[in-house]
Amino acid sequence: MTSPTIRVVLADDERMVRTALRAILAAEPDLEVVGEAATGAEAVSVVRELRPDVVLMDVRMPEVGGIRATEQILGTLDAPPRVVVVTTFENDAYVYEALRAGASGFLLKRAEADALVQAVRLVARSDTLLFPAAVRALAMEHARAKTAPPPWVARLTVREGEVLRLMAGGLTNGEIAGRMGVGAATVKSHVAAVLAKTGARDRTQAVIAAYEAGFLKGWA
Amino acid sequence: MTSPTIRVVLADDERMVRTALRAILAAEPDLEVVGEAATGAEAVSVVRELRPDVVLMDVRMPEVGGIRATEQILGTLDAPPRVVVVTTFENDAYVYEALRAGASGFLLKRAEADALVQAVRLVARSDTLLFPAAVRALAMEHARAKTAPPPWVARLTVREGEVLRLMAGGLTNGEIAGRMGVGAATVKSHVAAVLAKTGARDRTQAVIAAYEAGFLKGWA
DNA sequence: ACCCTTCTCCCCCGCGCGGCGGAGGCGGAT
DNA sequence: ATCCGCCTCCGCCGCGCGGGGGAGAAGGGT
Repeated sequence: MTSPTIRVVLADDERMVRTALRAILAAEPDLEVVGEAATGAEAVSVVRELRPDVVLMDVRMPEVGGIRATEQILGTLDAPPRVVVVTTFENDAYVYEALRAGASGFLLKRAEADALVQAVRLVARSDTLLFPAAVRALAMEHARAKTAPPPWVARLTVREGEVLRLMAGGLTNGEIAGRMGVGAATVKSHVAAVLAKTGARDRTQAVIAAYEAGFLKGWA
Repeated sequence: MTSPTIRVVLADDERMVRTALRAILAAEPDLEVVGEAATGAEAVSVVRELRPDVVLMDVRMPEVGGIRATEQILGTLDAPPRVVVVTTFENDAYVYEALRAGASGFLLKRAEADALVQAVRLVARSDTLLFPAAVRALAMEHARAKTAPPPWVARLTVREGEVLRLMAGGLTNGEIAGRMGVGAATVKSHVAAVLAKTGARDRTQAVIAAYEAGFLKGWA
């Protein structure tokens, strides 16, 4: 028997939502809703007692939110259940928080009943999951640093680039001169050029521009 | 009828893998493997012709890799299929690349047949998906900036924090004074305190420290 | 009561910084 | 041969910046 009954706990402060979820899951013979909770704190204790396979956790709940409840469940139990976080909006900042808390999945309330059931089965059985558009956006944000190169970056000369990087290292003009093996006056010229091209009025603003432009990526 | 047959295309350079996948999917009445491809280029043309609902795409393939094939499929077709990337190792750098390319899912070859089937159904039916440990790691990397909070951050007073943020905005002491509604001398005091606590010797280094500490997160 | 922290403001001083204009050499483009 | 961009260096000047030291008021902790 590879598939014993999957035991599910529902955590949502709205009774209607719980009822709806229960109705959907009850139609599946291999799924069983063993408990419910209306608050985050309640969810933690219910899960601790009933030891379900999967928890459907609402994010917005009184007292203790779904994220914190998830943290506690995954942090304190030995063989914690898989937690699927349920929310309304995909662009929610909760997506990120849910990931951090260790949730195995992320589900929209507008999801079809079909998808809900599939998702529960999937998280219960496997550590090989999938990701939503929001997570993709997260990766995009990761990649965004590489894209969106401000126009002034390309117009910097080699020397000016070196100077800007050293400026971003917190060095004074004199130190930069020593590091580059040139005169202090030369550095001042380069700095002036950098300020002009970046539109900065002092070295601090130039360094800020460098950071915002991701100009320091790959040198650290 | 909410579930017409889900049409699947397999792309993998190893015939054995394709056979195995086909066997698994053939056992399900609602899934139909309509085509196969042994290279990335072949995958693109096959998908273009057959218009499947889901593509199971291997990452490592001759000539054109699965990632690039995914990019082309999702970039050039009007109503592209969902692409599930299949690989052997979870810690693969491909996870990230797959996300970037726009894949809807990520699947391990060692996944149980059960999980594979569930995953295919899930991606075919919904835009509400789930994520694996590797993606969680991606988010962690994202969070890493927020974690590792340098000790000096907590020791900043409220006022000093405000000043540091304005410094990081490129403002001069005078401007900060105006913005905060206090005297210039007061700002100098706060700035001095910030420099002492951050270990910076000038405002530029302080701003650098603020960036490195992720101190500007959430204020943009 | 006392102390400690925080926020507020003041003085003076030295200096690095940035703006200004100028100049010489060197390489590539035409 | 000419021009232009880049790198190199020079002076002068004003000012914002940072160091040093001090001081008063408000609030909380003991």
